[in-house]
Amino acid sequence: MAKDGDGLRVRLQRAALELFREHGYERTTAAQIAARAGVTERTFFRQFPDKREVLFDGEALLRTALTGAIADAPDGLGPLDTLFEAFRSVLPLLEDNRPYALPRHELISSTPALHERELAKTAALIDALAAALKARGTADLKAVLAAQTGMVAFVHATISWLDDPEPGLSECLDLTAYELKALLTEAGQ
Amino acid sequence: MAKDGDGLRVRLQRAALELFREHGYERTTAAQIAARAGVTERTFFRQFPDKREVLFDGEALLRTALTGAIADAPDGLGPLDTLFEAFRSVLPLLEDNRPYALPRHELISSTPALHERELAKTAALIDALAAALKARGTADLKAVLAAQTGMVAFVHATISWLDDPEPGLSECLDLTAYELKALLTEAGQ
DNA sequence: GTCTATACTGAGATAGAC
DNA sequence: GTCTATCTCAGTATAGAC
Repeated sequence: MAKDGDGLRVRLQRAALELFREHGYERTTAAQIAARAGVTERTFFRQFPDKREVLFDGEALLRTALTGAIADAPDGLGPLDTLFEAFRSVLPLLEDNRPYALPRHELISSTPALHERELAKTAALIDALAAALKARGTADLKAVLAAQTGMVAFVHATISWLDDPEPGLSECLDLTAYELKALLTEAGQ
Repeated sequence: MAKDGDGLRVRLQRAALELFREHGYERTTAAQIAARAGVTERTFFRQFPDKREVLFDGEALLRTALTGAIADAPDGLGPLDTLFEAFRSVLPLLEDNRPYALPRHELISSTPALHERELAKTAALIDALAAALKARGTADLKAVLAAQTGMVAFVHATISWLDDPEPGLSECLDLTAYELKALLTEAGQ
């Protein structure tokens, strides 16, 4: 009955974001999302394993871009420098996406169930970054700590920029990186 | 029909951990947990808002201990030093708890739904630590980054020690803190 | 404590692409 | 014909309302 299967996932994502913002996440049923996209509830659950997942399709793209950038980074860079190179390479992508990312972020921040899922996605991304660093020869412990620490900075910078885009995303990342470094050098162990 | 309401939460926690390990989290129903603890399903959901929460009662205790230790830390310490003081103050508590924490950790690690909830609890704890640092006069950005970075080290050290307790928890924390510092100084941005 | 809504799952029928 | 995607229908479990 429905259109094709290709744009279906995107239609479901947009319908979901609209409805969640109109009526709230919990007051929106999967059947309502499916109906707005022109399919049945069962089809929704074949596209997405659960209701939360409909808002987190973009993570795979970001992961691919970041791990690719890490693999392609020049030799001789330390793990944190490698990471920040990768982060910078995806900034244009994020900047273009702001009109969608901002309402999405507001919704997620104010919905515990979605916030929880976002933390899980970030953790999975950290694992992928650590693996990409290890593939470059970084030692295990160092790779994991670098991925976690770098991601802290990247996420914080992105949120700052979503709240107030005026400084620019690149500058937000610089500032956060600077503060992070100052934290561990000034007040050292 | 069951005993009183005081030991009830603990009985439900133990019953849940047992059943989850016997049959898996998803194949265990709330009714089964309640039955093993001698109460009805309805009583289970009055004690815990959802099925996952039954395994995360300890977080409140840890948060209280850590925020208290931060508030009581001597003046003049930097934010990261303050945090590590607080972490060290709760190590004996964790060490005593290892017989319960180890099977619990194994279960959570292998169960996505529980892993997700644990990440949310950790994030909430980080927020509390950052607030406690701010109450001591630490600037907002610095407090947040310190809480996140310190927690990375604390969690990583704890997991290392659960995997292999031989070095001792305190030494795991030292090692992780050292590696973290080395990461930002040697290869610094 | 009872009742209900809703998230999710499984199996079989159908329809279209190739 | 196979293969894949959807629909339909029936069912369980969580969680909230009453």
